[in-house]
This record gives sequence, C-alpha cells and structure tokens, in this order.
Amino acid sequence: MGDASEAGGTPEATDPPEAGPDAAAGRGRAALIEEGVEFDGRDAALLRAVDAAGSVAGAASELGRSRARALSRIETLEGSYGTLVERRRGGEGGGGSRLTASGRDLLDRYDRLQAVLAATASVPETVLRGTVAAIHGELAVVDTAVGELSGLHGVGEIGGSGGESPAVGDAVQVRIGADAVTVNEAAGAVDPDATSARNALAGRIVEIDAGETVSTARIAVDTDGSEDDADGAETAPQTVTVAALLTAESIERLGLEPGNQVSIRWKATATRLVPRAE
Amino acid sequence: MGDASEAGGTPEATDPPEAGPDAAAGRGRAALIEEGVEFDGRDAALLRAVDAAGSVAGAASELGRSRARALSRIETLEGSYGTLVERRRGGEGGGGSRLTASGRDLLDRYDRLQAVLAATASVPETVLRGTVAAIHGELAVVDTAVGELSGLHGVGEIGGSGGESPAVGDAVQVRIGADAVTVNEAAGAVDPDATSARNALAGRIVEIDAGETVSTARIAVDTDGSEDDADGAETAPQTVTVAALLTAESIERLGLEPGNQVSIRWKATATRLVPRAE
DNA sequence: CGTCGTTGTATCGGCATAGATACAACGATG
DNA sequence: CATCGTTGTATCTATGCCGATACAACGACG
Repeated sequence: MGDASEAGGTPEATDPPEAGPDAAAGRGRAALIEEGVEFDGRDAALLRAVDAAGSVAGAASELGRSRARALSRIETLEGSYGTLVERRRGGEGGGGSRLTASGRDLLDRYDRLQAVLAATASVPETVLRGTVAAIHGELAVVDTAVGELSGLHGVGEIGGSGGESPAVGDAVQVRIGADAVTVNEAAGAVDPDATSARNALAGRIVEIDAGETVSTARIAVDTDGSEDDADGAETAPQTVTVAALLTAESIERLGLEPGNQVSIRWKATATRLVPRAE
Repeated sequence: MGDASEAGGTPEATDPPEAGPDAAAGRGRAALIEEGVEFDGRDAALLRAVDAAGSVAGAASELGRSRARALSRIETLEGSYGTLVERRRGGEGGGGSRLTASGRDLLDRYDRLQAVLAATASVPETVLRGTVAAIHGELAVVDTAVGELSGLHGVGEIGGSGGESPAVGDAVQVRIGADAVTVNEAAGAVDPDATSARNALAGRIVEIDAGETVSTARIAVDTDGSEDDADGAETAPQTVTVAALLTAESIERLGLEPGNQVSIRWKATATRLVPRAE
C-alpha cells in the first residue's frame, strides 16, 4: 500500500510492452534439465555431429572441440538422461558410435522445446495488465481493461524466485499468444455453448500486417470503462488491441479487412497469468 | 545409404513420444539473449533483490553473493539491455539503487518467457510424425497418419544447428499443444467457414484426466489408412490420440465424457513443424 | 565537519570447465 | 600377427567466472 507513489505512477497508460510485436523479438535460449544436468544447444550439436560422423572422435574434430571432453560430456548426460550413444570400440573402422533411439528422442524433444521458444519470441503476443479477482484451482479470473478474463496461473513452476502463484488482488500480466486467438466473423456465428473456447470479446480490426502466408491482425477491443468503476482511476478510457495470427487463407475466407467487426475467442487454458513486477 | 538398417528400424511403430503426457514433463531452463548476453533466472533474482532491498549491496548480501560481482554483472547486462538500475551514491542512507521502468519491463518479459516455458513443460502435447507435402511461405502442409495438417515451420530460428526449414518430403514432427486444441460437441455445430481454426478432426473421447479445475481430455482420432496408400507401410492401422486441455467448466457445459463423439479443431498458426532427427 | 552506508574500482585466490596430450584396450581386417 | 582408428582413462594446463577483500568517491544528515 505504501507503493502508491511508485506503482501509482503508471495506472493510466498501457506502457510499451502492451501489445508490441517486437517486444517479443528478443531471442531466447532454452535447455532441458534432468537431475540438474542441462541439455543445451551445444549438447544437441554434439549428438547431431556424432550421428553424422559415426564416431565421437569424428564429431569432436568436426566441432573443433576436445575429444576427451566430448566423451566425458556424453557420459555426464547419459548419467541423467539414460543411454544416448551406443559406443563400440575395436572392429570395423576401429570402432564407432551411434545414437540410440532415446538419443534421437532427446534430440527431437530438444528441437520441440527450441521451436516453442523460438515461436514465443517471434509470434506476437498480447499482454494485458490486471488484478486477480478470483482463484479456482489452477484457474484464475482476472479483472482487466476489457473485462474479466480467465487463465492459468503458475503452471509448472520452475524457478522458485518469481513465478509463484498469485493471490486475489495481486497485480498480474495476462499473456495471450497471437497464435491462440481465433477470429469469427460475426458475434453470433458460433454457439458459445458448443465450443470449449472460454474467453470471448468483440472488437474491430484496425490493422492487418500481411506476411507471405501468415498475417497478424490487430483487433481493437472496447474497454468496459463503466462496469467496474469501483476503483475509478484504473479504468481509464483506452483502447486495447489484441493480436491474432491468421493464415492468409483464413483472412480471405472470412473476408477480413480493417474496419470489420469481429468476435475473437481463445481458450482459458491458452492464457497465462504471470506475476507482475510491482 | 548405410542408414537403411538404422532409420528403417522404426517405420512401423510410433515410438514413445507420440502423444506422451509426461514426455514433456522434463523441465527446462530459459534465458533471454540480447547481443550475446544472457539474462537468466539468476539475473532476474538479482534485479528482484535490488528492487526489494533498495540497494545493490543489500541485494548481494541478501542473495549471499559478492557485491562487486553483482555490480559488474549489472553493468554487463546494462551494456546489452539498456539502463536497468538507477544507482545513486552518497546522500540519504549513503545512496541506493532503484529499478528503472525498463528494468521492470525486462523482468516482466523474463517472467512471461519463463511462464511459457514452464507451460510447455507441464502442458501435455501431441506429437505426430509426418512428411512435408507442400510448403507455402511460412506455412507447410504435412502428411500424417490422420491426414493432412497445416502448421508453421521455422518460425524465428534460433540455433543454426537443428532448426532449419524443412523441404518437401522431409520427415518432421508436428507439435500441437494441448492448450491450443478446441473441442466441439458435434461435427456440424460450428460452421467451418466462420472461424479461423484451420485444422479439424473428428474423434472419440477415450479418457478424461481430471484435475482440480483443468482436465486433459484424450481424443482418439481415426487414421485414414486408405487415403494415401501410395507408400503402403507407413499407414499402419493405429489410433492416434490428441490431447486437449479443458477447463472443468467446459467439460461440464459440453457434457463431455469418455465415449463421446466430438470434433476437435486448432489453428494452423498454433501448430509447429519441427525437423525430425532421422 | 565528521559519520554513515552506499556506489565505483582494482586486485587476489579458488573453483569449475574445457582443451591438450598421452597411453592402454579393443576387435575386425588383411 | 601386425595394422588401424576407435573407445576408455588419466593427467596437466589454460581460461573464465565468482567470491573476498580493500580502498577511494560521494552526498545527505546530524
């Protein structure tokens, strides 16, 4: 409560990272973790090189790194991830190494993680500020400028530092990936009881950022400046834009263009609630 | 060529990571990267501690780490991320440090990344194998056991090693997050032309893994073992199950229970195509 | 004007990781 | 049985990061 002078400094505006496309342009790095041992891009490259060269020695020289280290690294990884490389010494060609099935699976898993991370960095996101209104299990309802939204909080905690579950009244950011937002042409076209998409809003297309075959539509959503006027200042009359990633085909099929009135919809389970740094 | 004995070893089965829920249970670690400088959980904790303590010195002692190091680390970060901490020496209390607005934004951004990563680790995913049938810009059509699916490939490449864009005919894994899958009660309830969700399948609920307020439904989808019998062996008669994350409320409202016939639907832009380790 | 706790800055030692090197063990091949 | 290139294993060294320590600069406050 004593933070009125500080936190109160920005109640009216929506700040830079509100719905910025390149706010998420920053790159990231991902690593799997098992029993405290990280599997990162360097390890993935090593396994791939082993697969290509057919030997750890060849992989090491290919990557320009020490063979002994590469071998011990593989042993360390295998201590936590199970057998990854089948090594054979002596014999044809002096021996050799092959990836095991689980080694390949691990690579695939890493690639998936990497793909997801890359996507979060390059796919637009909509970030709304809000305060937690209610918590039901893993779900929470958040009061935002566009009304109440529900989403998941604290799914699969990792770092103990900043990802704790919020409590009612806490300030949170509501993150909605543009790839999770579905656009319908009219408000009544979809029977709201027939789908599992939970969050729905009406809005107007303000811009379509066309890509080759994938475009980003920005939809302006009316803020309900009247509904929860209990805390007055917080519901300033501002427009919130939600980003939706659409294929060119969908845009054409739905006949979408700036000015169109549409209804957007996304699943509560695709909505992440993240504690906000005060 | 010599891999006929190897790659050919698993053409028939779908292997462990097909639709495994705990295949994604492995934890991960994320870090932002800007100009080669990583911002990880340790840095986030440092900024948070500075915010809480009001000084770098206090933060360092709070975290049990060297003050000089903490300071130089902050300087390193600021060299790539811009001013993060406003430091003042002398004056009331001898001086002190405060987070800048961009410092707070960076923390929020990190928390969002962390939340997304945690979600990918804990939210079930469906992974299908397939081969690329066509590529249109950022989109690609993939032949899978359940027919043709479209999804994004190579969105925002990061590591140059394994995330390259696939070509027609390449083996890929198709990743569908359970939080992106929408469930409808009947096939005809939703006008397929009225929504931007592109991929649609019919299936039968085989299991509902109930959580507190969020449940995972597994939907068995018929494989079209007849359509593309060109390459015979690949279309073995198998059932593919797709995971969908649903709120308990949605399950109740739609009256979902095992045995129900449902239609599932998800956006092409929420589908990731990842190169498969041969 | 002295006190105080902080921000700056520099230096030293410890520790973990990686590269470099060397040598033994292995087993098919000729 | 000698050859070959690999897998195992051990040891030394270099490097980089971090903690620890020390000291100067600063500016409000009493």
